Amino acid sequence: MRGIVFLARAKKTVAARSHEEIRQTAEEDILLAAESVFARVGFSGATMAAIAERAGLPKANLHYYFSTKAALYRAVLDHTLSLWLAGVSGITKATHPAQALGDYIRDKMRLTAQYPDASRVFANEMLHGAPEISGYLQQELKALIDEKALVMAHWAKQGKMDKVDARHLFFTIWAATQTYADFQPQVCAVLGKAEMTEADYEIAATQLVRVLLKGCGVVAV
Amino acid sequence: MRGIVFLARAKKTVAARSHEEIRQTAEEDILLAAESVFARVGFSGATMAAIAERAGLPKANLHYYFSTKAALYRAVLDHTLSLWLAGVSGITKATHPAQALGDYIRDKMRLTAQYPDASRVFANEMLHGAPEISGYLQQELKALIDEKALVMAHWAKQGKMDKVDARHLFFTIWAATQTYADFQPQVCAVLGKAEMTEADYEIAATQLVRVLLKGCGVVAV
DNA sequence: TATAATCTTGACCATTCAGTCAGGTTTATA
DNA sequence: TATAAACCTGACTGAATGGTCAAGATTATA
Repeated sequence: MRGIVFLARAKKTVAARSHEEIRQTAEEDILLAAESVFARVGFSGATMAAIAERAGLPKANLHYYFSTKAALYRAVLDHTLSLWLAGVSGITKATHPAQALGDYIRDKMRLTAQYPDASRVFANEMLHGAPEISGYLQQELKALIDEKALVMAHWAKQGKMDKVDARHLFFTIWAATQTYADFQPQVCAVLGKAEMTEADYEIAATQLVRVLLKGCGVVAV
Repeated sequence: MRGIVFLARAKKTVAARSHEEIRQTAEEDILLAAESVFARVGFSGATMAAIAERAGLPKANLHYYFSTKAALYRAVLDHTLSLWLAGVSGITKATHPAQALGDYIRDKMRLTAQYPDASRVFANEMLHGAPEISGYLQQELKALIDEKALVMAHWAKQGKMDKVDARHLFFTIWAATQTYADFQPQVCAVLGKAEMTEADYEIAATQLVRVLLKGCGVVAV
């Protein structure tokens, strides 16, 4: 078994991969495997052996690229954070809230559907008190939301939507979208399905946009 | 240190507690400590030693009352499930949706504020694929929500609210309320507070009720 | 081609942890 | 009061696991 893996690896090596290529693909493989494992069982539940097996590498090789389990976890978390920040750029005074908020909610739902494991890793980190990213939350995220709150206040003053607390609205949007990844077993059970389909995500997104926009008194475009 | 604990316990014993009382308080102490620890670090991250310390008992005593860590976890989970089912009883055809849904959302928010650790234990279980409670989700919970979906369809037919998919509405309500416990670090960071106060929960609940009822086209009572 | 740098990996170690157990203490029962 | 039942706990054990290391293989460099 291992022999076959070795042969496959050796063959690839015939293609003369440079050190840079080797490093890049190895790190990517490991990060992908780690994200999947951390998402499913959390930091403590994850074992380097399990991640190694999923990545198709010997355990010692993981430690070559990531000195400790904590370092590997931190690297995985960084990926989820970069996803997390994306998407708010469309929320500006110049845009109409129906467009901006609708797009934002749909985008969050798309991310959830596309990267459920990233969502779960993030959720795990939150549940455990967010020790690794409290700085990020208090700095970057808070600043970002404070800024978007001004935009919404502006929209409200223009009569384009009700006066709502933007921060709590964001909490609701984040929670309502990510729940489809984080609480997938519950969602699937209640829907009576083995797994969510594209169509299910579409239904969920459409209703969420409709309810939240109407609920915030956003006038149709 | 341990000696002092022992003396305190010995003094209590002078009050001649019956076996039943002993068992009851011991189990309660252990369950409370376990809930707190499981909530913070998840199943794998929790150690029997940590739970024992929090409960003020020697580790071996935990194993006297709960044979295994898994059994203890299961017992904690049962508590959170009982909390989870409560609250939907007010959602009936006879009630007006403004009252019924408003009360339900407020009640969910109250539970979140009052039992954040229960919420976190539940969230952890979901994230890990809900191996222990998939049966419960597919049976009891699904049946319950299917039933409430009929009530909402009835309300819609009567023109008391829009036609919305009740299941996704429940997902949103659950997510939007529990996020204040499960994602507390994020909430607190964005709000710029060390912790949520009563008033904060009140603001959150009020806005959520307002937005969701309006968003579902629920006419005011 | 020779040397250095990087990558790979099986074998190993120290630590942690769930669970056990024997022997003791307290409460119940006859 | 004597015996049984339930409760308590320090000390121990086997298994799992994060991390190390030395020796070998591959790629880069002079």
